[in-house]
Amino acid sequence: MKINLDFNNEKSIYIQIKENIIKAIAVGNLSINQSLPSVRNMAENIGVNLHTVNKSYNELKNEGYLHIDRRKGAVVADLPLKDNETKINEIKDRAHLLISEAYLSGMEKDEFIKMCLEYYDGCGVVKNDR
Amino acid sequence: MKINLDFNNEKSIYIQIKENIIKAIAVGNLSINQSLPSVRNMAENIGVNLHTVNKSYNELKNEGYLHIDRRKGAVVADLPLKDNETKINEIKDRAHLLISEAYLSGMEKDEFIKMCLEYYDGCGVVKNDR
Amino acid sequence: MKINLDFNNEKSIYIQIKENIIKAIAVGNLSINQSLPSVRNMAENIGVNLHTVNKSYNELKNEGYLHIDRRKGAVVADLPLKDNETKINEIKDRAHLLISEAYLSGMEKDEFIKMCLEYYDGCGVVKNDR
Amino acid sequence: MKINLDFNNEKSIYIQIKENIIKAIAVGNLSINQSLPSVRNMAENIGVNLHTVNKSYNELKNEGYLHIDRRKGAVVADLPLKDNETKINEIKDRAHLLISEAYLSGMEKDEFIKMCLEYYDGCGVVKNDR
DNA sequence: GTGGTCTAGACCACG
DNA sequence: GTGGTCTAGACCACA
Repeated sequence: MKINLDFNNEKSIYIQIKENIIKAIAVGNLSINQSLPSVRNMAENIGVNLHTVNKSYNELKNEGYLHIDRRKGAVVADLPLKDNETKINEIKDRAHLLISEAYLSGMEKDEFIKMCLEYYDGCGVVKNDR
Repeated sequence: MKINLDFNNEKSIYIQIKENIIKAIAVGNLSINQSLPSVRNMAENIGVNLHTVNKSYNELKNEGYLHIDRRKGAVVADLPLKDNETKINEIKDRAHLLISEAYLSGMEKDEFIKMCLEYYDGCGVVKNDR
Repeated sequence: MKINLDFNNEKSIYIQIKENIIKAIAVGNLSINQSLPSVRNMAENIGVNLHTVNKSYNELKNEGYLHIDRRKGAVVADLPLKDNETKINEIKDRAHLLISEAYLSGMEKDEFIKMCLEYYDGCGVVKNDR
Repeated sequence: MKINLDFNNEKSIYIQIKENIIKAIAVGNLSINQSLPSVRNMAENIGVNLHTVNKSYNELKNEGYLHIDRRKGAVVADLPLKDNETKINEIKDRAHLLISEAYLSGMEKDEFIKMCLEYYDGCGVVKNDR
């Protein structure tokens, strides 16, 4: 479980942790029901406060990506997420904005779509055999 | 120039204004060299503090979407933006995260691509004939 | 004696066990003086630590739902409980909160009362003929 | 905005604050769009840490009872809550348990229903004319 | 040893 | 002045 943090980034640390974990789940580096490191453990490894990691885990739990199993700590939840109409709407909004910016930055449609296909094809491919 | 604001949204107001303007430029509701409303005017119309609008315009200027014309105030800059390697990288990062979330939310690849194509095709089509 | 557990629930496991037992007594699935499974037995059956079940039984004993019979182990106590003014007050408090939430969730009074009547009518009806 | 806290209660403080606020909204002591005291203000008044109040507000926000309006701070949300199927199910579960306990405590059905009716009739009656 | 709670103090972004 | 973030250290409930 490798977390890339940039302390100079304007993004808050707990958000960066969340995003790392979401990507790791999507790509398959973290598989369903796999335990994540304990908050203390991860906090020590990446050099941040325990509460910061805790906040990340908590939000991921609220958003349905993780469960807190009282025996195993934080584990990856069953996916795909359910009851996600609002989530889909949020994704559409973000896509709209993202594409507006890409267009205005001179990124061609084909180039954008190609990028998306690559990211999509990268999802779920890692065989995790720990 | 219609701005949709949600004061209950966790997004800050100046960000919402920025995003509205970026989308409007992309779709063609605001065209190159067109003047935006004055800070004071826009602030009054949408019911926010003058400094808030000012902050939006400023950041848009710094990001190359607007520039300040002494006679016409804030105007839409020439586009597409140049020298934007960092911008493209930022877009890729955001696309990566967005697609991870879409995948984990059960959105199919085809559906996602279809949505992207629609947004892309919506860019630049409005004939602004003020 | 069927126990429904959800290890992902934020409710602690021993609380879930307690609540299962209380409901079973109320509905009549467990009748007065009936023995419960031994701590060891129940722990094995439901896949939790022995101390966890022990804690549940202990609290149920302290609250008057169970008592310990040297020959039969934990047995369901005589009911209804007496000397329970504080218990009644606790129930009123919880009802107050519950109804506040139901009201704010748009649940109509009639609907709520109907639900209560059904649960009440379900109490004590099971003929336990083990 | 009066908050009753019991520091000796096993209930955590932030939960007690939440419950006080929910009851106040239901009864009408807090009306829709009314601002709540700032976290610092309330924290000082009731003698707890700022973060404790913050946690209460945050959870109430996540559960839909409050919005954070960036101009007015925390305000009471439009009610009743929407998308609340899971909420209703949770309420039913809690009602089931509560009624089991009431039954086993010797509370008669009529008495319980009468109590519920009183609480329900108390909802929404306070005219807040600040 | 796990996450959850509470306190405390500091800084920041926002409006 | 508002809430949001981060750090830090302590205690507790749970399993």
